[in-house]
Amino acid sequence: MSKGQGALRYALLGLLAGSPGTGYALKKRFAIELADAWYAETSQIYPELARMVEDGLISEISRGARGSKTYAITDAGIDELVRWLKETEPNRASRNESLMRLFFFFLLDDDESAELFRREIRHHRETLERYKSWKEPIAKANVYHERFNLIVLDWGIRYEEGFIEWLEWTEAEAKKARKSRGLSSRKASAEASARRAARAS
Amino acid sequence: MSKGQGALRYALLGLLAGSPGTGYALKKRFAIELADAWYAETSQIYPELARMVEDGLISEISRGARGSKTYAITDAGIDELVRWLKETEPNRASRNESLMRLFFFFLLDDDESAELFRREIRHHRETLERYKSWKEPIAKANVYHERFNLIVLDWGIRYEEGFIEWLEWTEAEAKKARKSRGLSSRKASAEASARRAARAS
DNA sequence: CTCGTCATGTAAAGCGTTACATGATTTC
DNA sequence: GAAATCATGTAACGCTTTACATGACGAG
Repeated sequence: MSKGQGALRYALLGLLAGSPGTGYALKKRFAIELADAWYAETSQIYPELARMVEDGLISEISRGARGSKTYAITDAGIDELVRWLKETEPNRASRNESLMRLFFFFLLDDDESAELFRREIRHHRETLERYKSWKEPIAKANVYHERFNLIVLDWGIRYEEGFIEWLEWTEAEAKKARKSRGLSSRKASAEASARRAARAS
Repeated sequence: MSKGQGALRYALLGLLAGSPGTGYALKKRFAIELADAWYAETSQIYPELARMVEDGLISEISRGARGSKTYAITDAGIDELVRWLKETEPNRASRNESLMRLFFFFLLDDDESAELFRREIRHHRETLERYKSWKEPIAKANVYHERFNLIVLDWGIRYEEGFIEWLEWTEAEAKKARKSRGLSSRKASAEASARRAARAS
């Protein structure tokens, strides 16, 4: 089994397996249909679509206003997408910058961290509301592949609800940890840790 | 407020704020202390550490066996990390390939998708067990900044538990969706969707 | 007729992965 | 003594972002 490389190609293929569209529309569909599980700039999308036509995975089915090109997936494209799903291992390397930042909150005092928590919670509440507002329109449409979108949207909602709950719990825990410790200066804390390391080696 | 660029630098700075270490050790600490919220190859880490020494954010505090270099964060480094936390907006662009793949399961039949669900659930159960096994050792150590690692580790555990639960629910939902629909061939499904799009335009 | 949105692309710079190269030290 | 792990780095390639460039169409 090969590694999951070139995921952008398969993201586009998957969106086109749902329904045909232009490059411009595909970019927007990442945020809605894939709920940000993938994302790309137009400068990546257009060249990739051209390469996929060359490879016979998609075809240009019509031209519209403003020189727009609508692409549809081909049989070969569906086969290739299914092969990728079944035969390749997903690339699980994950990077989540805003989560990483939380690991470093031990350097902040209560006031500083409170403000960052507020920002974080606000952002996730907004995302949660957005996801919830998509639920009904998709359910109404009752299109086969959108039933699956609805299932995955459910994960987005569970995730955001769980994360908000955890953020609220965490802020209180962080406060407790800071209180039960004498040191107030971040530098004193870092220096103590450096001394510990020096003793250990 | 600038965008959250060059996050690798701050990830390294944050780890070194916890305790000093070599480039080689830092790479391993991503998986454990940051629970994969960030990650980098050594080919990225070594040059970045050299740049950070030049910029005065860290310093080489000792040399050990095999030419190893142990780095520690400087006061300027702590200031820069705290500034980054407080003054910059996190980059929230997220890519999660294995979640993206789930969006495309409407193309698979029950047997095909069952196997992929098994693989996915197995992976997340393993991750969950790994996280759980870290809880006690960290709690025992009772080092200030590790109290925060413990708090964020709690998110990892909640996340994996929630995701596994959702995966189990999802497999059943996907089966229901497939059953309530006549079509069996994926190509028939994609073609029907292409016809819908053609009518709409 | 103006503003927002639709629409397609190229170029350059920065970030991240894979492959390669080398060798010391520890553990069994 | 062999194998695993520790340890540092460079080079080439591929992926992603930012900046730039251009223009048509629709709504008000």
